[in-house]
Amino acid sequence: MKKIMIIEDETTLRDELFLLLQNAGYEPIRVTDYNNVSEQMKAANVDLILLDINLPNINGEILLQDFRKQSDTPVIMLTSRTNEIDEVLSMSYGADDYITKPYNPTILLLRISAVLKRSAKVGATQKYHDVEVSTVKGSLIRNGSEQILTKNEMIILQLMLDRQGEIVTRDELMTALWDNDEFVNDNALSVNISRLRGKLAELGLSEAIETRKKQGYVLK
Amino acid sequence: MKKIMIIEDETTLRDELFLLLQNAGYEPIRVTDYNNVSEQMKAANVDLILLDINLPNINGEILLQDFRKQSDTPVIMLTSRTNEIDEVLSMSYGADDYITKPYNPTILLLRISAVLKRSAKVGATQKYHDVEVSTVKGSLIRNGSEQILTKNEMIILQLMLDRQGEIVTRDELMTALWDNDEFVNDNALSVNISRLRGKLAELGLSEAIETRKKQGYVLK
DNA sequence: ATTGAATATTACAGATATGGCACAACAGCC
DNA sequence: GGCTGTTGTGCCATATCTGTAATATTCAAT
Repeated sequence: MKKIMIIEDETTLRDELFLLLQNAGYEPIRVTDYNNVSEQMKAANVDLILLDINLPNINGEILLQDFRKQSDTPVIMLTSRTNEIDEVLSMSYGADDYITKPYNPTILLLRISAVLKRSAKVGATQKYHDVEVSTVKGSLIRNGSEQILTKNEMIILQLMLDRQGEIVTRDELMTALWDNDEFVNDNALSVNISRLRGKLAELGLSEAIETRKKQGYVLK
Repeated sequence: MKKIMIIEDETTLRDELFLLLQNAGYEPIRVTDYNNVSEQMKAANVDLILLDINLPNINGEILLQDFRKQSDTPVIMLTSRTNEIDEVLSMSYGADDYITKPYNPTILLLRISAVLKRSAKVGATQKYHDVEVSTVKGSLIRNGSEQILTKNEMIILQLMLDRQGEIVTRDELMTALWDNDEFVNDNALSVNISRLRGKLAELGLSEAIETRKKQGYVLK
């Protein structure tokens, strides 16, 4: 189920949106504390963010611009009809779409699904909890810090992500990494795992890969 | 002056659009014969097409889908508010944007200019942060200093700009640069990259192209 | 608790992918 | 024809990746 974060200070609207999204089968999350919006955006593990451009004491565009440095999570800006020029500006600050108030519920839902589809198509960057895994960029991002992965590390991570929580055997990893005819020391895998773990640890995910002796590894 | 083709059967609307675009400094072209719309779209040398989704006896989406196989000319779909579901569909058929009737003239113009800007890539000068890239002149400008790029350097830069931050493989670059039958030393690419890097460095962008061994290059 | 196999870790080294330079071929232009 | 600029080649330098080997650590079964 797709999680959508709502950042909107008008309570009536916010609750309206919440219900609308909930009925449409999404999992909406309301933000109520506007003092650390930026932190909440970065920390949240959501699939899409609805961001009001006019928040108390906060400039939505700056917020967005800042956020974009750390995440590719799609953002739809909510703008008031009065200053339509915002729309174009928002787009150049990295918004994926914008919607003017008052919202037409149908349109809103259509756009949300369009943006989600588009960002899924890019598919290259997946989000798992608060970690962004980008195959296209070949990197891992978590609260601002980035780790570049090598080819082997990416292969391992990719396989384990596809089967999150499940046991992946060493054999499976080895066949994913090397052709049958390549003669590789059995320990090579351990080394590669170790290197990946090192980079995960740099992001504060030191316990992410768990080893199950005689069975394989589990990614959490 | 940008040419915009209007494909809309409601005469009132069509003429309204014509005037609006003309006043905004575009060169609008009205299509009046709806029997061979497809041919006209393909034949016309325009910068953008406004395409009504509901034409007599023609399915605008199929039309678009077909057109996309032959051209990258941006298309903005015009949809009637009643069947809004069309909007999402159009996007997946390759539309660059969509606008619901009745149009808000300001919005319409903003979207047109946004789409044109996006597609301006081919031929005009694009801006990326503080760097100006002129495809026509084949040059790069940053705070006053200018670097002339050769054809190959431009091809490389263009491809990498389209996929900023993403890994572009050597293979992709090679196919962009040379025909399959041309036999080029594998090192030729390295040399061209190196030359481009040299010119970027002259503009103070020495670290712009990052190499990811065994994977490709990333432009930052 | 002990033990031994499985896995981790580290430093090292080799492979190899890529970089850079000089030169030559070639094309366009006056 | 000579000049200029572009581009590919060959050769060697270099840096990154990645496997190896030696060593340490873990863990489950005894």
